[in-house]
Amino acid sequence: MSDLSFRNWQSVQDEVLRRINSRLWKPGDLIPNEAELATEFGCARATVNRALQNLADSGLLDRRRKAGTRVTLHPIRKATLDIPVIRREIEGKGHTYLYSLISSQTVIPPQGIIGRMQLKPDDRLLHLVCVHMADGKPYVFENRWINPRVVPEVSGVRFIDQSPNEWLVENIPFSSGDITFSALSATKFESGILACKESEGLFVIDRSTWRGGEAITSVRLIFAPGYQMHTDI
Amino acid sequence: MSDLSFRNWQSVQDEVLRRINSRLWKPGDLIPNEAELATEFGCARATVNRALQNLADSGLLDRRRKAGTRVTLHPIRKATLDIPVIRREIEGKGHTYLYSLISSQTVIPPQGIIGRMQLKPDDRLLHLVCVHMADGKPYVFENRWINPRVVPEVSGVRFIDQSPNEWLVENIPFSSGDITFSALSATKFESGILACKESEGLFVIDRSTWRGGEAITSVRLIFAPGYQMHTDI
DNA sequence: GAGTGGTCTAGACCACTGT
DNA sequence: CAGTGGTCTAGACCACTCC
Repeated sequence: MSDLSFRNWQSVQDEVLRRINSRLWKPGDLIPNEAELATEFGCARATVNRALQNLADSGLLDRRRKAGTRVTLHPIRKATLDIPVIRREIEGKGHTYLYSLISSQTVIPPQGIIGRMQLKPDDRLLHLVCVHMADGKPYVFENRWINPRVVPEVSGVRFIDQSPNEWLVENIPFSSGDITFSALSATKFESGILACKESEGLFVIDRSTWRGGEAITSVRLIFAPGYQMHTDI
Repeated sequence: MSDLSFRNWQSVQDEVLRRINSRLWKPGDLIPNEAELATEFGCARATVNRALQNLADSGLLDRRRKAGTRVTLHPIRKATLDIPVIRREIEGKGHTYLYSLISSQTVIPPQGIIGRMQLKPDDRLLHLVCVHMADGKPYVFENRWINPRVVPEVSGVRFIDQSPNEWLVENIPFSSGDITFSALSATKFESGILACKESEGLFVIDRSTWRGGEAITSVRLIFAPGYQMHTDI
């Protein structure tokens, strides 16, 4: 059946993919174990392992010790999004980047932020409001909260020349975070800042980042009309 | 310096992460090569390789043969999104799923679709318009184009009981695809279908999938107000 | 208890690329 | 050309989990 042509993990992966896509191995089917495949393909078990593990990571195979490897019944496709610094995103598109700080103050945050960042009731946060512009036109509105108790370094920064987005990425490592994507209708306030019509549909990213058990920062990014986030799968 | 405690690739990765986050190794720095780290950690080079490769995949390290491994200067965080079948997404939230086909016809598609799917000028596509509902309320509007030349199986399907979304995922494997996320303002048409106010901001996903060099299908999903897409990083 | 995947090892060769 | 990461191998042991 097979010749000696499966000498590396990529070709093994391609062959397994071929068998899945051709429905030789159907969704739900148990496939041969690693040792058998290694024999069939004429390579080491570790090579087969690498290929199958990669396919399991992308959601096409389900693997469990003792139970073996099965073709995923209802595959959940995974897309990977790049989350660049806003300045680099804009410059990467060939536009001129400009940043403008609108306001900066230390205040007791609203309930929504307290909940999302799991703050103590009397925590005061640095609240920054600013706009990133591409070729002079508003690109995204950044509404950010930073916890100075967790990030004391922030007290020495003015955020005049550098946006909080960029400063945080370059200076404050984080251990985990969560992102929510949604859409909203521009209020009068947002339409003013982003130079768009009131009630226009806008793309929104809410993101919080954590270090250990404490929230570092939480931000809402509201993008100007026409913004698109793209990826390949 | 180090004891014998780095016996597996995860602990090696943790230690490397610690050195990056503590700024012992700063962005741009060249770190020791695999052989040196293996000696220091008291493990095999393959174990170090696995750890560093994983970190490079998540964008924290830059690795090049001969040039060595550096801490990424401007890390691009990557988020992984799960893209489930709509029915499962709704049922997974504990809602009752309902699907309704609005129209189905084979027509010459508009220019935008011809371009996006790189069709021949006289290709006719199956055009399906339908709505997915959660607990009886509109959840997402599916506007789909399928190329019957690439997917002849589609001719036997009525899409009365099963949505094109679900049928395609379960029956038509694809080799690649692209996704675009954006926001738009509801037109009168969309506000009618999704039972929302006209001009309300709506979350939109455009997705095309390909097999070999040919486009299988292209779809625009317009979600009802309030929809959120969430992930952890 | 036994079968499966998960991982580690020591060694080897190769592929790429900076100098 | 030489140094680095990328990968393969054969063998081993372990961890999990189904029966």
